[in-house]
Amino acid sequence: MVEANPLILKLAHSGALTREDHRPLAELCKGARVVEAGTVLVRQGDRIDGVHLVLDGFAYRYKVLANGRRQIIGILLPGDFNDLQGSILGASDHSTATLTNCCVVWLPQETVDALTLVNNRIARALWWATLVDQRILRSWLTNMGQLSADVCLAHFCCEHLARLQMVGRAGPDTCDMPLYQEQLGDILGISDVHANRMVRELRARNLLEIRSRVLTVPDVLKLQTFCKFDPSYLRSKPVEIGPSK
Amino acid sequence: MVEANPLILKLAHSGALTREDHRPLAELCKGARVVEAGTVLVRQGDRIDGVHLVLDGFAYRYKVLANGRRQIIGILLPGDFNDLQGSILGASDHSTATLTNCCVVWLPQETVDALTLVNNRIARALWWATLVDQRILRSWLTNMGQLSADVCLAHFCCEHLARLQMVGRAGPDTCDMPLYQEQLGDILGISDVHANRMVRELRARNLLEIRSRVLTVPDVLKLQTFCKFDPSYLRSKPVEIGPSK
DNA sequence: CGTACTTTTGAAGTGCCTCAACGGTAGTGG
DNA sequence: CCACTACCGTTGAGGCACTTCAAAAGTACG
Repeated sequence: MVEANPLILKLAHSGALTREDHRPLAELCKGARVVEAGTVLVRQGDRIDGVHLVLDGFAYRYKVLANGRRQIIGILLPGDFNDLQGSILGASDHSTATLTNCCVVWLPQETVDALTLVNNRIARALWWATLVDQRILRSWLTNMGQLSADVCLAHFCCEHLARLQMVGRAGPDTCDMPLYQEQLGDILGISDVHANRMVRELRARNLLEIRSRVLTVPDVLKLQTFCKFDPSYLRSKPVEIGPSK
Repeated sequence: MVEANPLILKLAHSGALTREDHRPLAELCKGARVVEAGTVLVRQGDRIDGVHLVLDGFAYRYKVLANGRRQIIGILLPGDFNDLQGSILGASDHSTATLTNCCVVWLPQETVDALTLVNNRIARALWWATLVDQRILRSWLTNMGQLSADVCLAHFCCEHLARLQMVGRAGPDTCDMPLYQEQLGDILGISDVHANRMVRELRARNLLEIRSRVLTVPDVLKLQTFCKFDPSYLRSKPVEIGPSK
């Protein structure tokens, strides 16, 4: 049977873990609770003294500006931490909420500190996860600044599919994507109306299909070519291909 | 005499350091070399096995896309690391180059690891610096996605001034800002022509002045109000005001 | 079979882009 | 001391991507 724990599946991609590290990581996931869709886990300005870890379902992070506009700054998939080490900064600069029903663990800072202190490989793997998050953010910024909305949307879909594949939660050309078009717009920095037009455009070009919260890609290579998607930024080594078996 | 080492000045804001940590940090800065303006320190795709630390001057990080377009993803000021712990990921996803003549230290990964291993406060301060970098990135993404170009430019100027003040390299209402308008455009995700119009607009409104690589703000509070700038995201505690004394 | 929500469509407006030229300024060499 | 050069900033005009407002059509659920 394959490993089902998304955290272990994800961190395995860091190349930093050995088999004996699996047990302490699995221990971390013990106190999971179920959270309903639409629950706000962390509110902008909240004091932070621990970290949320998503084990199942989808969540997202967003900032709300003074003018009421909202920017989504990240999607949390199974295996993702909300804001690792965020407690150092005292208060959160953004909110986090669930998109679907989620299975979430809350870890007090001391638990994380204790684990990383005694296990350097896990500490390294967590740094790796933080760096990948940073890369995703830099990629979002670059795409938003330099690409047209259709390419940007295609790129997001490629990334979303690839990330889910890394934790064994996606087929070769399909995955869950529980985002309304308004939320897609808040990711790409465009209006919901325009997001709709871009989704429809990519659908008409037979590049992808988003229907009832599921993304389907008829030809993954064709979509990747269209938006020049290069999955290497999600992985440790640039060339190493082949996610979960 | 005030502390002149920008690294120490910066990390002092983390609240994690004691006076005895100053010495090992000062030691880090020993092997500095002078680098000419326009030098590429790290190239997209380069293997990473250490980190650059800027002690004087300005540098920037950027990504170049397949279509030739460029997005600037960060400005390095004195006291800033290029990509802390980046060696975990093997290769860089972006390039780094100097804007001005710079004083730069290159630290092999082992040096950083050795220091953080024996000094938890410094390890914590470095995490803090990484988290602040993340916040800046999230702020850029949010602003680019949700604000008009003029407000976005004003916000960048506020941030730039505030960051320089934190390392004692700026007056109360003026600082160096060695960016051409084309580069300002690459930061904000707009064309150089439009960047010019925005600079001129803010100048006409008497909100700021950018001339011969120097930013001057006639009324800092007025500019901050205009773009709803809240410096708390650059600091550890939300309310704590008053940078270096 | 109504209610609430999401997606789709239309139409008019605007922010930003591209192309292209002109102006300012500082450095360089005759 | 004055061209000349190179580079950056400024300006204008036309076009397109994206926005806003508003309404209709589809979908899920009780």
